[in-house]
Amino acid sequence: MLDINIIREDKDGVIKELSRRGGDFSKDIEKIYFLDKSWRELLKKSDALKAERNSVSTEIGKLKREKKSADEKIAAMQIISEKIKELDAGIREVRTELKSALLLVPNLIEKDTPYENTVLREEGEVKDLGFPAKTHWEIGEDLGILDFEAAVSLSGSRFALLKGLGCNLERGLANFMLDTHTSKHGYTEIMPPILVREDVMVGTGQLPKFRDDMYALDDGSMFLIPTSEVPLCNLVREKITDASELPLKFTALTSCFRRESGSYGRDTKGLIRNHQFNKVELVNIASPEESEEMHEKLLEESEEILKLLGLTYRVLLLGSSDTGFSAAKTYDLEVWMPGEKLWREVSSCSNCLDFQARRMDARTRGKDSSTVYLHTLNSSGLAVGRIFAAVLENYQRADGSVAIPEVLQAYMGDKKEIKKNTR
RNA sequence: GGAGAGGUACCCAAGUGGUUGAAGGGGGCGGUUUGCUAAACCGCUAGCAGGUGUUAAGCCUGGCCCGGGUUCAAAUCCCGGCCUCUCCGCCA
Repeated sequence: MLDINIIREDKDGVIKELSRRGGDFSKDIEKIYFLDKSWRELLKKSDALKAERNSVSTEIGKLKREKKSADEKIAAMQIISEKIKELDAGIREVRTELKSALLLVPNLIEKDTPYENTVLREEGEVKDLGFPAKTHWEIGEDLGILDFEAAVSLSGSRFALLKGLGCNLERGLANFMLDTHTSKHGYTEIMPPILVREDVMVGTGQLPKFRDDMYALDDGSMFLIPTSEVPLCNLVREKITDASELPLKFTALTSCFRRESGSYGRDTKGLIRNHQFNKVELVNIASPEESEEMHEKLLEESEEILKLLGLTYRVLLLGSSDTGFSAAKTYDLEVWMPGEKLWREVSSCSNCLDFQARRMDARTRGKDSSTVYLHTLNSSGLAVGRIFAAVLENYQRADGSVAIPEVLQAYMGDKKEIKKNTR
């Protein structure tokens, strides 16, 4: 949520900044500006009347105690109270409208971000495997560790079913990531609920705007998380976090659920775009002063996993047109897929500044002990299913078997490879 | 799922619709005393949000879980929601 004050002070500037996202927000901002103005006008009137009512009511109390008549004052206050009631009804209405309008406005993009995505650097090399490379779904099905047909029969398209060593690989990857983050990067592991309340989804920005992308319970009371960023960030909601506890670094492995409503026909095969997938997430809760530096560190921490797995990847700075709703600045990590012959996003590393914190009412105390909103950052560390796919495609061999990356071997009973019909 | 009880400040807790502008403890902080510690005594300890001021002082409004309502006036009465606890039932 944007600070209403910057809209009050410079609404045209805000409209201009938001247009960098590639949409026109002028109507929304003008509406917010207008609603805020009328809200303040109504509030001023109501507050003045309440001040009067408060003082006269104490007088009435005094008169009553002295057994004197207060009828005249009571009659006068009846009229004032009626007026207050009307004003307050209007105030509530305007306030509600203002709030819901504000919740639909995305974050401002960091200054100097270009419109289009920029490749910052490439790590590792895109090399030829020396034989016709297969896609991960071909490899996985041939090895008997992926069974999409079975998944379809259970749940329909965009679901995966892992079997045998496939499960071990998925678990191994996740454990390797978690262990690295907890022991090397100082993260606290969390196992959060993956079913959360509406308010929590509003807090991190998934709602109200992206309801169509979320799975909800039948009665609408709860939502399946699309990422554990949701519960992890919301751990600091509605409280003032002591500055001595900062920065907070949380990691979690959870299943994530996405309806993928707008992506018919895209990436219909394999593990890339499924309704349910596993992801190790990294969330940092920082003071405003340290968030920029932490963002760079967070990127490194995510990259570390790719490096240790020996995967070729590149780092993108997302352009203003591609940066997500809540983020001010985002780096993407894309891994090379020799089978698909393209780069696949496996991590998105964002600094949301105080955007989510305002929605969550998550604060800390600044140096002068006044309250300030926290900064929230999140990064995938990493998307397990997509890394599963990347490992298959990058470590495949001409005979159809797949070598197990060295760092994973300890997580897979010291096996060195996945062959057909091995358990 | 059924039946109850309850949500008041950092914690415990009182609270008859109008000096509650929230009692009283505990804890914390400061002080007196003291060689030091303890004890005792004294003092402070509602934070926060919003509006309005020149990002001042000040003033005003709202805050007793949240949201409505009744009333001249609500922590107190009524309705709804959320949460916690107890008992019963069911259950990995």
